[in-house]
Amino acid sequence: MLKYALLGFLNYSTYSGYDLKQLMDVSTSNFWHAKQSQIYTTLKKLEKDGIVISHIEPQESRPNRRVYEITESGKEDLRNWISQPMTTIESRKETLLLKLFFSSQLDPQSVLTELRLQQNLHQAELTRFQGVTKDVIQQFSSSEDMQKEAQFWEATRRFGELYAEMYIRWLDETIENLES
Amino acid sequence: MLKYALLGFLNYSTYSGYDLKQLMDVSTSNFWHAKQSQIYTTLKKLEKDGIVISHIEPQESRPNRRVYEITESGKEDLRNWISQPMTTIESRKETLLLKLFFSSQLDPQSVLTELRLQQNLHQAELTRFQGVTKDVIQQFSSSEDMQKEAQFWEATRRFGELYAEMYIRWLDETIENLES
DNA sequence: GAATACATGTAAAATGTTACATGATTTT
DNA sequence: AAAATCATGTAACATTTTACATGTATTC
Repeated sequence: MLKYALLGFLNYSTYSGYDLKQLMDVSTSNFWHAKQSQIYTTLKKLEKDGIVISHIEPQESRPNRRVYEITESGKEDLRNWISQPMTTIESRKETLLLKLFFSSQLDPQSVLTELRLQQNLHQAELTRFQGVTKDVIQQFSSSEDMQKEAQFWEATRRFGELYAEMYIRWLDETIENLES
Repeated sequence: MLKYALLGFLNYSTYSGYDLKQLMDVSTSNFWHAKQSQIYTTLKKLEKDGIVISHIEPQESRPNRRVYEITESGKEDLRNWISQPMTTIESRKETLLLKLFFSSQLDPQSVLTELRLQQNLHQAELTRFQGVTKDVIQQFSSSEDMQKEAQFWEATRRFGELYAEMYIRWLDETIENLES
C-alpha cells in the first residue's frame, strides 16, 4: 500500500526518496507512515516494475539526488486503485487495548498511571490537529489551484481531530470506571 | 506483539493453536487479530524460546491436539510487558484516508459512493458492539470469578463503540461537505 | 452431495523495522 | 565542539499475509 502513497505524491511532481519521506511526515503520517529505508527499497521495486522511472540529479557539495517520476502505467495503476471502492472495514491494532484486556492481574494503580499518560499524549495530538495542522491546510485552501486538494486534506485532518477527541473521552470514562 | 496476546490467554488456561485462533476471533479481534498460520508459527517460536511448552493430546477420529502451557519465564515476560507503560501514541494506518487524500483527481460521485458504502459497514459494526458484544460481556460480569476481567473487557468494547460512532459522524460530515 | 467444523501445519512472498555505513554542511 | 540536516543506500531481522496440503465428522 505504501506503493500508492508514493504514487499519489509522484502524480503531483517528481521527488527523491528523501523528499517523499519529508512529505509523508508532514502530511499522511497520521494515517500512513513509513521508514526511510522502506521508502527507498519500495521505490527501487516500483522502478523494476515500470511504475516509476528515475534519473540522477548531480549536486555540488551534497550527495546526488535520485529523482523519481511516475510513468503512464503508474498513473493508470494509481487511478485504478483510488477508484476501486473498499468493501470491508479495515482491522486495526491497538496495543493499549490489548494491554488493558489482560490487565486484571495487574495492580489497578499502574493501569491508571498508564491511562493518564495516554491522556496527555492524546491531548497534545488534539491540540496539534486543531492548531498547526488546521492553519497549514487553511493556507492551501485560500490559494486557487490547491482548493480542490485542500478539501480532501481537511477531511483527513478532521478525522485526526475527531479520533483524538474520541480517544480522550474514552480514557476519561475508563479512568472514572476504574477509580470507583 | 502477537506473542503477548497469546501469552495473555495462556495465562488463563492451556490452549491449542486452534483454540487461540477461535478465542482471538471472538474477543481481541477488534484491536488485535492474527491469521491461523501466524499463530502456529509464533507458538512454535515461543516454545523454542522457553516461554511456553507443549504436549500432544491424542484424540480419536480427529487430528491430535498440540496443547500449549505458559512457563514461569513466560508469566514473568507477560507481567513485565503489561506493567511497562507506553510512552508514545501508536501510529495507525487507515487506507480509506490515504485514498481520500489523493481523491481530488477522481470524479466526486465515486468518492461519495465509497463513503456511503463505508457508512453501512460502520453502522453494522456499531450495532454489533451495542448488541451481541455487550450482551456477552454482561453475562460474564454477573458471574463472580469473571467480574474483574469483565470490567476491562467492557472498556475495550466501549472503545469499539465510540470508534464506530466517531467514524460514522466523520463520514456524515465528509459526505455533506463534498455534496455542497 | 456439498459445505462447514475440527485440527494440524509448511512455504513463499510481501511488508515493515532496526541497525549499519558514509560524508559534507549548517546550525546551536 | 557537538548536533542536526542533507542525502544516499544495504543487510538482517521480524512480522504478516497468501497459498498450499491433508483428512474425518457432522450438519444442511
